[in-house]
Amino acid sequence: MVQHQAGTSESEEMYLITVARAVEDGRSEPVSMSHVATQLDVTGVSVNQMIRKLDARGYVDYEPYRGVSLTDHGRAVASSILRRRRLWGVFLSEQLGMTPARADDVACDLEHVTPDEVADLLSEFLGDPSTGPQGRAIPSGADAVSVPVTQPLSVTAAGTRASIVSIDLPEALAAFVTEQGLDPGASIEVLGVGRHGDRLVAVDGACLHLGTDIADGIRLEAR
Amino acid sequence: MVQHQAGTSESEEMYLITVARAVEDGRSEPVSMSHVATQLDVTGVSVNQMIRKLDARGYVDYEPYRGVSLTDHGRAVASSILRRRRLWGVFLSEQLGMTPARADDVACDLEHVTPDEVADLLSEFLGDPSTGPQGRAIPSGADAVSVPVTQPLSVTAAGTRASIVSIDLPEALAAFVTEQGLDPGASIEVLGVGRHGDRLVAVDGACLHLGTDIADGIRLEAR
DNA sequence: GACTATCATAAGGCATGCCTAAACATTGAG
DNA sequence: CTCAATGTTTAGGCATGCCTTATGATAGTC
Repeated sequence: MVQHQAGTSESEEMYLITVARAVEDGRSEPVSMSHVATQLDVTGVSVNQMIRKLDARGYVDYEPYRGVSLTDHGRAVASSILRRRRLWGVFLSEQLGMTPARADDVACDLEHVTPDEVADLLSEFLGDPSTGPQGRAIPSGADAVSVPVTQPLSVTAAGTRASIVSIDLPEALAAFVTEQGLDPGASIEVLGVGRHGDRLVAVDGACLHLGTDIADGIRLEAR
Repeated sequence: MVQHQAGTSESEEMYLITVARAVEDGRSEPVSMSHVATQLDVTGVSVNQMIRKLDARGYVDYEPYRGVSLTDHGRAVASSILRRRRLWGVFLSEQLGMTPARADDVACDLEHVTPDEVADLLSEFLGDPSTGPQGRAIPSGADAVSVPVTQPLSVTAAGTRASIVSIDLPEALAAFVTEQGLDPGASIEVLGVGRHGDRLVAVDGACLHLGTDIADGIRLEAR
């Protein structure tokens, strides 16, 4: 299978929208892992693996024994996917005459291979509907798209050039990091990835070696 | 990723339509492996692996050093996929206003997750167009669907005489089955049906007793 | 007929995404 | 506070689909 668009696989997307829909349905956040497992018909272990991955990538916050909630970033991605699903749902049911339930089934596959560009055209074609065939709201294109992609330094590949978005570290570490010239807004380049997940980065001319604990607390936005 | 519909994965479908398109484009059959490799941007080794798998399943005929050609079965599957692609192409370009080339790109993803049911409704919605946005013919639903009727051995009645169309089994089982003379194309007769759904079959003179697991993976075409 | 370029195949690897089994941690009910 | 139910993790496995490396087979040219 081929990656969709620089980020989320079909499976990952399914996990994200499962959490988003649980919240839509009024479940309290964080959403329990077992609920996700039930919805996706996979085991708890699988959910755990995937959610931890999504947490590392900044799409969700995972609190062991409590559950998952979406980050702003994850919410934006989920909205974007649900928008595509519901737009297809409207098209399939209203224009092609399928039942809402069947339309939703098919839309669930189409959503993962629909670029935003197509979603926008489709929305216009359908007269910018505000609800899907089953009554759920269709997120607007603006909501869905407008969140910059960020990721913790700890998951970046060597060669990445990015800007620091935020630094979230305990006092002692934060002070050190600040002193080294790492501040929100600063530009960095990831020179290398060590065997323990440690990162060698370049910051305005200087070179720093950061352990995983620090790398975890620094979020980047691609440039 | 989940299987599409009782048979072909997205990758397999891409290989099939690559062969079908090569023939459409006037290449002589069998189509060379290197051409497929070029089109799909994969290595020759990968093509070899996949084509041999498709051969074993009865979708293509593979002649070493000569190339691949589609069987009737494979051609029907390819037509069905190309039909879906081109119908989406027409929708995306004519109704949504995308360029034909871009529409084809997107359609190439949509085609793999579009049930025939949707293709039929879409065709009707579009006024049953006969050519895609780039001038290629849209196979008719009838062509595409007229895959010969096949059924798994596991549902046949005693007395049935049929040909094996495909064998889709885990490595270990497949090896056994092949060794017993069961290959796509072979003729068999179902001599008896056991109480657990097991089948007693005759294959060129010999007699075999197959459990339900194996019988499930063997598809037959009536003769 | 020998040779070279292309093709075939075997073997081993990697990533994704799922699984089971088994050991362990936490929570909340009583 | 104890304990059962639930959740977490680690470890090992499997299938798909792709890769590289390396060896063997073939075809068509000279």
